[in-house]
Amino acid sequence: MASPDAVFKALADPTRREILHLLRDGPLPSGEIAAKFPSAWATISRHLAVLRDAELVTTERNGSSIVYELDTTVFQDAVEHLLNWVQPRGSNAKRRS
Amino acid sequence: MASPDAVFKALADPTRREILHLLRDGPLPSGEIAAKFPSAWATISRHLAVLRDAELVTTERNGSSIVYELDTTVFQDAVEHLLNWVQPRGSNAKRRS
DNA sequence: AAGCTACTTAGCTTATTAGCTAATAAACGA
DNA sequence: TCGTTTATTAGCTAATAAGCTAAGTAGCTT
Repeated sequence: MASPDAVFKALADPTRREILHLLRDGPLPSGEIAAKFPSAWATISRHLAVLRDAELVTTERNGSSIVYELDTTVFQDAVEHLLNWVQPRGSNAKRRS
Repeated sequence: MASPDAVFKALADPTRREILHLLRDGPLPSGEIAAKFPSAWATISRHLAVLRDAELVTTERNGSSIVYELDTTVFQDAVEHLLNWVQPRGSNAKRRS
């Protein structure tokens, strides 16, 4: 499994969060993702590699293009794990409005 | 409200996650927190400042010491916001086992 | 006020990372 | 196989951040 470190570091960058947001409508090839951002293609490609290392996306080759797909299972696991990790114990819980 | 950027950057560091974990049992003064880690007190103090900027903890002066308390409301809001932000739409949802 | 305790801020060094351009790799059509 | 499209990797620079020690601030005690 991807380390929490990798997951949260991946999420710490706004461009990478935008990429995940973009992918919620379905898988996209690297080029189409890069086209949506002002940064150079190579820069986006490396962001995608970070997301893949964190297992937030999966890749699949489709002919000459490589398709990136959101993987929310790992994502949700990481978040749930963290929620439990820091959840107050005893009488420290703050009331949520 | 704290920016998502600040929140996820704060969570990206393992030491800071450990601090949050430590605080789940209740508020602690800076010195007691620092004592639990191998790093210098000044280093922990700055980690605490990052957590405070991200509004993951609140502070309160108590005599000569400054007490840090976990604030899970902001934390949960950020996580929920992100979950919605990247949640797949349409038929892209992967089945969770 | 002088000194002590508790903590933060400043200033520095080192490591990591985002951005770029250029070079490389892999698939495909002529 | 040669060129084109699609995408990644390499190599560089600049910015960010973590670590340290030392200096500064704030409250308490006497």
